[in-house]
Amino acid sequence: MTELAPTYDAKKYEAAIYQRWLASGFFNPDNLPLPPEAPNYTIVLPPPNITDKLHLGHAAMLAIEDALIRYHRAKGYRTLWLPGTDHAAIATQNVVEKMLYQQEGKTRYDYGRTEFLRRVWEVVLPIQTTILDQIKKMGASLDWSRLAFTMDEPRQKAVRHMFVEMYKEGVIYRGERVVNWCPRCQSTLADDEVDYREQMATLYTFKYSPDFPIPISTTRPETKLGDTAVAVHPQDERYQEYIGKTYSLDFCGQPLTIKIIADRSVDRNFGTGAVGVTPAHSLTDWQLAEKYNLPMVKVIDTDGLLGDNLGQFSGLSTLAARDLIVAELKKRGLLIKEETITNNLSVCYRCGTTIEPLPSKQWFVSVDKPITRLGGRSLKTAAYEVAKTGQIKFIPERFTKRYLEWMDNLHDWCISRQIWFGHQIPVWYQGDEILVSETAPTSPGWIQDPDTLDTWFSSGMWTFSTLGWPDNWQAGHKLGDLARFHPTEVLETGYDILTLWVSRMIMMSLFAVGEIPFYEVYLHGLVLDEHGQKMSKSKGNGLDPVAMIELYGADAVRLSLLIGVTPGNDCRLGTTKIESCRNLVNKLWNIGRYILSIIPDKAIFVHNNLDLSQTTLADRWILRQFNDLISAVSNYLEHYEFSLAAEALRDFTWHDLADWYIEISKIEDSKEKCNILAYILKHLLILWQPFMPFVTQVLWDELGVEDNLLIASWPQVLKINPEAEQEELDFKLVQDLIGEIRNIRSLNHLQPSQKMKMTIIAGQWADALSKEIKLIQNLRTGLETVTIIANGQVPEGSLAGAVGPFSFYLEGEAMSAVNHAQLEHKIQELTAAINNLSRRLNDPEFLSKAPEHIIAKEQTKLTNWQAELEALRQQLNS
RNA sequence: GGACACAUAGCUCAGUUGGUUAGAGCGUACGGUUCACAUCCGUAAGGUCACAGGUUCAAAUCCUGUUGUGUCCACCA
Repeated sequence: MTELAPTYDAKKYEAAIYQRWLASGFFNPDNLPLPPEAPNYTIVLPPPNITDKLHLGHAAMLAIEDALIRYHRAKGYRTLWLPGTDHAAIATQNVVEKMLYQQEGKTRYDYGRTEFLRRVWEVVLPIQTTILDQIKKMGASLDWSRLAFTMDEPRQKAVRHMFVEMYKEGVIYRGERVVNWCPRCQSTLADDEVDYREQMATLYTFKYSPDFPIPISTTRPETKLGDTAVAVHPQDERYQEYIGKTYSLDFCGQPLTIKIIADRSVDRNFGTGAVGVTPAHSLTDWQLAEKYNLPMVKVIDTDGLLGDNLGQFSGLSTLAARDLIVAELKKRGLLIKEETITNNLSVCYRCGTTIEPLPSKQWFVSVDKPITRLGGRSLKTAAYEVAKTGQIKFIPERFTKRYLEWMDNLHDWCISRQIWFGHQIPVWYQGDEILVSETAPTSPGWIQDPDTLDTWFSSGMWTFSTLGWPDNWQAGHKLGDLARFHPTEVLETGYDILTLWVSRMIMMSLFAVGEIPFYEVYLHGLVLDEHGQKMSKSKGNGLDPVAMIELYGADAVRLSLLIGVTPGNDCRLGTTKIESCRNLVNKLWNIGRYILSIIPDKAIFVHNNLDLSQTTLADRWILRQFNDLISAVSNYLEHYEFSLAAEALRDFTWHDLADWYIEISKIEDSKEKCNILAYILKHLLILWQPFMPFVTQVLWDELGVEDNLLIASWPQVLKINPEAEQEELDFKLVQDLIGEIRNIRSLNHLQPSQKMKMTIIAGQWADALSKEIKLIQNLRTGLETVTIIANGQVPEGSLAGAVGPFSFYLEGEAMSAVNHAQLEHKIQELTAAINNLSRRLNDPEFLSKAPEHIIAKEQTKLTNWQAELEALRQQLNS
């Protein structure tokens, strides 16, 4: 009847299925057949950088988001998942510069701005195409009609508009400040783009000159050429007499003017307790200088070299100048002490070059300026409040604290970068005149600011720039897509960019549209290799998601990134895990194949009428299990517990359904069973779809149902048998009984041909159990006859056993002795457990304080255990 | 220096608000199996839940401290 192969071949189906999904149009919320009042559900895809093809971290992101999207689509939401990519300004420029230098030995200055940018696009556009293709291979149900790019025309417009708006509000300003400067990238870096490397350094203690009273300590003597003050603690008795005095002195041949100031920030116990203040080359010193109105002397230039007018030091590198100064100090007898300490060296997070703090004219976003449209609050306070008050929730919750702490310490954000690839700042100069405008001035003579914007400036606008802002924002009102889909439901991203990206999105959304960009932030961890190492190209331990998809199928790759993973925690992934997920996919495949092969009439999939008048214990059991599954999976998905959802699905599918119910159906063959199997298969496919969309779609196509699986409704809990919520006999007991018989057969190495006769003493359950004789006899138990009696004695010397409240004994040929050691072990364990439990049940405090249902439960448990122990003892004696 | 997380079976990890004899996958051992699936089925072994206290009738779970591992933030002149 069906042509399905014994093993699922993902490659054979995936590409064609994706094309059909695209053709259906259901990735686009506008095409979903929904009533107008249907609620919206939006996720914007965190745009991957176009520097490189996707890695497994991206694959994890896609698996999680697509699971959310497909679940909500099935739930009847007007679901939008909006795709895009990020130009990743500095990262991209570095990658391309490096590549060009390796291939052609030229720097960007050799090409010039226009030609260099042309080269960047030449490199990057094919990568972008690859990325989009990879996303499709994962099966992501993104609305491609709304595809965006952080540097496409609409986003360029949005960025310029934002800049101008912020400038008009006075939030963006230009100012001179000490910034983190990378001499290699020739650009500023934001505070959080600076990495720290621990290193051993020499701390030099010396005096500037013989006539200067206070020795100071530093690891960077060369910057001392720019000192304009020495700071001490106000209460430091050693230096009281000098505070406020100014000295003119000669420092290694260079003139310095040093004022002695007092500030509480100085640590009395470090070094000599006195700090040489270098306003131009240290951020903290610069802040001191602002506070005490100190002059600033610049001694290091943008290439990291010592500047002019510094005599013998001019033009030297910082390291060479340091050596020379130390030599000079030694010569003059001013060097007091050299000691080795560990300290942190600031380096560029992109290229690892040592950062030079330099004063420079840059553009900033003020985080402290009160903003009228935010009710007088600053970006910082507004963005702080929305998290503090719970308007935005972080999952896991602990990240709220990290966010709040970061916000609390936030300084003005330097947004100008001295690189070429990116959004050029929309500011033009003509002499002293300055023009901030969305469009270039038409009159001649204006020169545009050569700098570009920090990449997070454009990605910070991602939730609303992708929904048509600023066109969809008129007179303080949202229109079109912006009105329909903003705020988005959830931002799903890696915890590593919580501060870099998430915080900026919140600030920019509050500024632009006066509302939060999303209600929830779900943060996933990193994907590590099998040994817990970060995957990286240089280590060669990275797994390529597309290669994995080709080997095991997209469904398996997706599952492996969801199972065993908890929010905010890193996870390890190796091929064995993907393989086991592939096996699960194949299991579902075969379940589908089998059920399809035994269904006499596929009409059941369409009309869906279940006749439940003639159900057996097993039927009701599996339907209840399935009901529980529906509730559990829904509940887990609502709470972002993907792993638990997938595990619940796996346990039901593999164990309850395949290992038990399908096997039962082979014995208790009936029309009801076919119908129940059909019902479960159909709805199970819907439940699995968020996790493994491809294989479920292939099987769905075999059902002969007209509706598309993409929009098939999430299953409802089925009413099974209202008058009997509680079964007389728990089916679990039947399963345990069968398991025990199998165990005995296995221990005795019995061949299937060796039949046994079994008698079960079932007490009050004798009648109910009698109905299940056929199952007990035939479910791979190898029993010739099964007799069930209510009361009786286990005959002396027979092979006996017990399960829960049942005792049983077996007779048969070729029965060898049972495993005594194992039995004794079991008896010992059970005895200990019984002793513990009876002690508790005799404890008056437990009886008076524990809730009644717990006590009752414990009591039944004790009775059952005691019966089981008795049976085990008889078995041992036989 | 500040903060956060983690420590549970050989390995990778679950364990929801305290309440069955602490679970799963992989691995291991034993047994089975051609009629949906060897990408299969059954059974078993294996854990002082890092350590020490405390709260409670009851702690892997809550509190305090200790040790170890990892991450983030700040940054030392």
